[in-house]
This record gives sequence, structure tokens and C-alpha cells, in this order.
Amino acid sequence: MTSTPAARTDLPAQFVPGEVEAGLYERWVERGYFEADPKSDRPPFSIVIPPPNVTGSLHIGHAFEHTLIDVLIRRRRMQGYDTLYLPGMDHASIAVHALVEKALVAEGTSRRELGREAFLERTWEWKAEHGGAILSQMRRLGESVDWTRERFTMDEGSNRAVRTMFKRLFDDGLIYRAERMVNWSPALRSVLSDIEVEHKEVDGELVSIRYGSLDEGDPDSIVVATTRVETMLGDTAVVVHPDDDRYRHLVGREIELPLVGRRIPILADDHVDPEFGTGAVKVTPAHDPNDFEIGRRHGLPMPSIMDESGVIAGTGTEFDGMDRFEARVAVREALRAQGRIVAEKRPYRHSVGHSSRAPYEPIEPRLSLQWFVKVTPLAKAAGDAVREGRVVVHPKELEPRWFAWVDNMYDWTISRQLWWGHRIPVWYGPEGEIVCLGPDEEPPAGWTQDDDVLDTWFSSGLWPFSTLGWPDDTVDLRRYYPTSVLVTGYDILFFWVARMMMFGLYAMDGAPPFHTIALHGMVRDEHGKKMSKSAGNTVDALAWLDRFGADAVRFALARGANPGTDMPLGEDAVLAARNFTTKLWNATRFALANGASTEPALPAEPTDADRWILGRLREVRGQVDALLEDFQFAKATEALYHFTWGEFCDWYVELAKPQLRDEATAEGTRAVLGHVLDALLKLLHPVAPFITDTLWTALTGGESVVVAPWPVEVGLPVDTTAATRIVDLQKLVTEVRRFRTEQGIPDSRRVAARVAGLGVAASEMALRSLARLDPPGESFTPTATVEVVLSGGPVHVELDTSGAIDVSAERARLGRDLAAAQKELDAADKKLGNPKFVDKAPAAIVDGIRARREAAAADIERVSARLAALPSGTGPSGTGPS
RNA sequence: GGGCGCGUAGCUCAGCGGGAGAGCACUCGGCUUACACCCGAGCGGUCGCAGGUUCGAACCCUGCCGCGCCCACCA
Repeated sequence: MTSTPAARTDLPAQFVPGEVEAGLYERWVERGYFEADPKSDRPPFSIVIPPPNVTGSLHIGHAFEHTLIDVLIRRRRMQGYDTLYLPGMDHASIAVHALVEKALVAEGTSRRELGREAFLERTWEWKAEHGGAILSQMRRLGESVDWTRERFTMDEGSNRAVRTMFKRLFDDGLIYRAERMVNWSPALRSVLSDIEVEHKEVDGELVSIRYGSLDEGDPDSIVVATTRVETMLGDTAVVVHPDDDRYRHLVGREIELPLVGRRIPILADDHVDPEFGTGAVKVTPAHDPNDFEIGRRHGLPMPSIMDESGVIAGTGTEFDGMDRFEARVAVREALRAQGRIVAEKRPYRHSVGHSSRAPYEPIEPRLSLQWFVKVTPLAKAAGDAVREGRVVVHPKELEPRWFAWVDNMYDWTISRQLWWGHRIPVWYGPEGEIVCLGPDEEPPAGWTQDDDVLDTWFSSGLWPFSTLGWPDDTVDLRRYYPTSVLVTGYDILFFWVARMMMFGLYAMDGAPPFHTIALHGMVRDEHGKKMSKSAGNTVDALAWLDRFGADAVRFALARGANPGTDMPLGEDAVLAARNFTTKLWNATRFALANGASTEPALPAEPTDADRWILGRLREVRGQVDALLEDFQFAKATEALYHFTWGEFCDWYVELAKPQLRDEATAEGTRAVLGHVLDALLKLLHPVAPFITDTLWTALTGGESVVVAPWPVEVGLPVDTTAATRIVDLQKLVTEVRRFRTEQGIPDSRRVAARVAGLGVAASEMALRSLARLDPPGESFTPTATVEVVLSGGPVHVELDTSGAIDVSAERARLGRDLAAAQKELDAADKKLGNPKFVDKAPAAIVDGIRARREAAAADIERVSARLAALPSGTGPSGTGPS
């Protein structure tokens, strides 16, 4: 009689994610699992958390990023590290600014009408409302960030860290103010930095205009080509190449600028490409970066012809008051009316810079007075840190991008004409004096502060140390800086990562802000296309959480995360992950119902199956650890998926069934089931936190898997004998099942069988269980034989199918086997027939091929004999062995 | 124009010098006392094209074709 201990659990039969998740996160928080302890003697592991963009709802990209971060953290926590997140919510986000601005427009008001104070009040309200929503959505995902540790707060538009950093850079001469050609966003009415500009090919026009005399032969006539006709209102010269014979005689003369009537010089400049267009270029120094440089070289006047909204202004022409695009047409038509349009090319494809900030619009090069950071020394340090290996970029393929950028960086425009952000800590006196003040300094009475705010990346760049209390020398800063790792998307490598590196190295005496930069890709739709609202292929992360559960969403995200590469994600992937969680649930239920436990020690005499699964567990644990250390989330998760489903559930659980029925092995099997599941649930916890905690506590009675020790030496060393026997068994079972399937024998029908040549009693018992074979009775009459060559030699399984078998099906089955063997034989013969191969290839390889050849030849002989022995008459004739 | 990368089963991808793999999809059987969100079996690929190196190439080299991303001041 077998003893079956009562199930020690009341796990529901059905896995319902919502019910499992309910209240669990809150319990973890209450118990303080996520809290860091600066006084702990455990090793610190700190990680910088990118902020979720506060747009009202959880974006799948954030779910992805935060899942990866949390996988790392949860594992480290289980490994005994004192883990600390450095989250920040209130960095000066232009996204929020733009959203609020949009809302104001919808209300019929504007930033300017509202005034600075009221506007900031609105942005705070927005943050409070939507920021809170995002946080609770992150918690639903299971992300274990302790957001209560938030320390980076933008108060009064300026905080200690930002002002300290600004002043240091200012005092070191690394921040300066200058009138430069900048990227201007007319919609935002603000300057943007170079990397906030996206170059995009657009269909424009290339228009050739005759300046000066309308008479082609007149020396005072010259034709210029432009894609921006309207800027001719601000032209102050025409330039040609100094060696261009066509125009040599014109250099130095003056010509009349159409529509405006101003006389402008014709100059020579190397910049001009004589091959392009007419070889003559109009120069608008205030509205084109190249023209600005030319203007500077020749001391040209630089009249601005547009206001900050991109409207033509101050030209004294009829075009004043027109939008720049409107003016482009109007000016062109006015020129045409004068007969000055010589040629037009339309569409003319060329690259135009667009604002990467909402709204997406062509940027307007504009001459304006702004604050800049002199980045060359800072960027060099950032490059050197990676070059010298003090900071590791992962994956390595992205390093060239880092160097290319960091080593060729232009000065960084840090002022923004926005109101959301840290205000520039510079004050102007009544006599035009300028003073930069640190956090604890007060400006003299009557001085006024600069109206502009800092680029969002200036303040965000301070994150890793300002969150730890910098500039003060705090306990946290000493313990957690440099942080262990930064996990973020490659898309903000330059925006955010580079700034943090530059500031960190500068402010912390050369200590980088993190040891490792682990870059992930972007989430794309199931066909690898970029998700976008306009394409309609975005996914609703919250809906997925509702439908499939947080564990499934996290598992799917982790399972697709290959370092530095984009990740296609569709509903199918999440569905597969949901199915996986259900599978895990059911397997654990089975184990518990059969008395699985971690309490008893592993059996002194494990069965082959026990040894095999315990050996595999040890291997898999090693793989998972190595992969996670290398940020190979996809491969680690895939390894766990395969082990759990394809090995543990499909084979071990099935092999455990007969073992549980046998008094001699039942107790040991319960222990093995318990030990494997215990380790497996721990290994899966980072990628599926809720279900693993529920199952693990049910299995072990422990407090929580969140704080359970990460498996180190689990299972048993690999036992090759046992492993080989199980692989043999799997092969044999599959062959018998194949025979059954092809003979149309339903699984519910047990078939009497006699097994010869297997040699291992336990294997035969397992075979009978898995292939549904009964022992041969007295009336046993074999009607067919399944023959398989295993490591120990051929094994015969004679089956009594109670009557005639389907000969044609059997012939087809054997025919396929024969063809496969023949193919194998031919391939081996071909190789072995090549003397160079036998001569030069390593002996082990040659021996391997020889062995395969022999096996194939034996198979052919055996299968042929089997075919010949089949009764004729049914099925195709004449297929006997020759 | 420069840099990085990708073209492998219907789809999404892994493999990166010695027997073509996974998940999903598909076909055929099955409600076998954990699971039909399941079980079993199966079908499916001149590994983009062309050369080269090698005893041997999906894998290394060269060229070509197609695609993606990043960087770049040519009107």
C-alpha cells in the first residue's frame, strides 16, 4: 500500500493572476523587503532608475525597462546584497512641460498669459495626478522600487545639486554665455540642443533665383539656388568659390537684393562647392549655420528676419507677419512675378532638422544669446573612462557609438526658454553685471535672475549623486556611489548617460557614476515595426496586465530582451507566457498534492530520473546565473522556460508518477520534487514575482521567496550514466508513441508489450507508464515490434495490438526511418571517402563520423529486415528490401 | 557621406567552423486521476546571392542585393 500524505495546500485548482497578485506587493512593502540599509554589512548594489515619463499611463517601453531593472535587483537581493534604487520623479521633464502647454492651449490660454507661478502650479498638479497613477501601475507590474526613497525633488525651480554644479562649472570657465546659431523650436519658442534635432529627408523645393539685373548677360546679374526662398529677405551677400572662373570678375561688386532693394556684396569663399547648383550661394547669416560662419568670416551684418514664433518680422516688406512656410510661397511667387525664378526642382529631397520634442516640427536655425557648456574636457573624460575599462558598455557593439559621439562633441546649449525646470542661477545687476550664485548665496537687492531654465538633461545628469545627497559628503554617497549598474535604452545613451558620465567624473574626482552601462533596445510590435500612435500598433500594457497577469507580462518582456537589440512583442508572446505561468501553477499543484516537500533530505539512493533532473537543475542554475551576470535576460529566461516545461513537467513529473506509486521510491521522489521546485521557483522569481511567491510559500511554508536565498549549489553533480539512461528512455518512449500514433491507437487504450534488451528495470517501468504499455499476459501474441538502438544496444518492444496492424502505415513509418538512415549513411560515406578529411580532421571528429556510419548501416539493415517481414498485400507493393 | 547591425521553418528569433534549433502558427490523434491556458505525434528550411579560405562553412574573408538604426552644416 502506498502512503500518500494529505496535500498540505489549498492552492486553487485554477491559476487566476489577479487573485494571486492581490495584496502581495503591499505585503512585501510592509515587511520592508525593498528597503536599503546603509548601515548593513552586506555588499551594496545600487542602480539608477530612469524616470517613467509622466504621460498618464504605463507605456510598454517603461514596463520593459523597469522589468529588466527589477530582475537584476530581485536576484541581487536574494543573493544577499543591500540593494538600493535611485529613482527620481521630478526631474525637469520637457515632456511634462509640453503636455501642460498642450492642455493650456486646449483651454484657450497659454504659458505666457498664465505667468510663471501659475504655470508651475499646473505642472505640479499634473505630476501629482499622473505621476501617482504611473507609480501604482508600476507596482502592479511587480516592480520593487521603493519610491518612498525619492530624494530628487525640484523645489522652487532650483535645488542644491543643480546650483552647485552650475556654479562649479561656471567658476571653472566651463559654462559661458554667447550669441550663437542655435536650433530653435518656434512652437516651443525655445532653443534645443543639437541632439534634440532629428534629421529627416523631406520633399522640398530647390528654387533658382536671379539676383540683380534681369538681363542674363548683364555683369550685375547672378543666379542662386535655395531650398528656403523666404530667407532671401535676410541675405547680406552672395558668395562664389574663389577659383570659379565663371564668377571671378564679379567678386567684389555689389548687387541688388530683389524685393528688399538692399545692395549686397558678391564675395569669394572656399566653402562654396562650384559643382553644386549655379555655384553661387545666397548668404543669410542669421538663419543658417553655414551662412553664419561665412558671415562671420567676412564681417557681414546679420539681420534677423523672424521672431521667436517663426513669423517674418522686421524686414520692412509686405511679408512681415507671415508664418515662415506661408512666406516661402509668397516670396517665391513675388519673385516669379518679377521674372526672377530661373528654375525650380520639385520635389527636391533633402535633409531637414526636426524637433524631437513635441510638437514635431522643422527646427529654425536662429541667432540667439544662450548659455553653453564647454564639453570637450568633460566628454574626453567620459570617453577615457570607457576606453580604460573603468566603465563597461554592454553590449560591446555599442561602444563605437559612444566614442564617436563623446569624442566629437559640440558645446552643449543648456538654456531653455521654458518655465518648467531649474532656473539658471545667474543674476543680472542694474549696470549689466553678471553673477552666478551657489545654493546658499543670495543675490543683491534689485538684481534679477535669468529667466531661462536648464535643459532637462542638465538636472537629470546629476541624478546618480544628487539623489545620494551630493554635494554633501553623506553616508549614502560614500556607500552607494559609484552605482553598480545603469540599465537603460540605447536611445538615451547620449542624452542622459553621457551627461551623467560627464558630471559624475567631473564632480566626483574622476569616479564614474556607474560601473556598467547595460543597454537594452526598444519594444517594437510583433512584426518588428516601431510602435507609434499614428501607426496604431501600440499596445496597452495595462490591458495586458488585466488579461494575462503581471507575471506573464514580465516573463514575456524578459524572454525577449536580448542586449542592445530591439524586441518584437505581440500578444502571442504574452499569451505564451501566461500559459507558462499556468503550467508552473499546475505542476506545483501536482507536486504538493503528492506530498512534495523540501524538508526531507534528498534520497540516499536517487533513481536515474532523480539523478538526471537534479543534474540538469545544477546545470541550468549555472547557466541562468552566468547569463544574468551578462545581462542576457532572454537567454536566461528561455533556459528556465525550457527546463521547466520541456524537462521538469514533460519528463520528470511523468517519471515521478510511477516512482510515487512505488513504496521504495515514493519518499525520495517527494523530496526531489520539492527540491527542484524550490530552486526553480527561486530562479523564476525575478521574472515572475507574484506566482513564484505564492507557490514557493505554499511549498516551503517559508516567509517569502522575495527574501529567500538565491540558489547556489542546488541539485546534484551531473551523473552521466543516469543522464544517458534517461535520454535513452526518452528516445524509446518517443518511438513507441510514434508507432502508436501511426497505428491510430488512442492513448486511452493500453497495449500489452514485451520489452527485450533494455536491461534497466526502472526504465522498463517508466516506459510502461509513459507509453501506456501493459505487461504481457498469457494470451500475449505480438503483432508488431518497435526496435530502437540505444547506448546499450538494440532494444525490442514487441506489442500485441490485438489483431492486424495497419501495414501501409507501418511501411510508411519504417520507410521514413530507412530514408533517414540512408541519408545519414551517404553523408558519412562521402566524408570518409575523402582522404583529406580522414587525414586532416581531428581524430575525434573522424571517429565520430565512423561511429555514425556504422550506426546508420546497422539501422538500414534492421529496418530493411523489418520491412521485408511485413505481410504483403496491404499498402504499396514492391517496396521490400533489395 | 561615415559608423553599427541584420537578412536561418509561415511569423518572431537563437545558433556564429564539424550531426539545421526554439516559441508561436499549421496537420493528425487524444477530456491518459497537475494542466485542453493541456497531452502525444508530425509537417515544415539549396541558413539573401556570388566568389574565396578550409579536409569541412549558416558560422571566417571579399563583393553584390535587400533592410534597419545612429551620426553628419553642403545652398
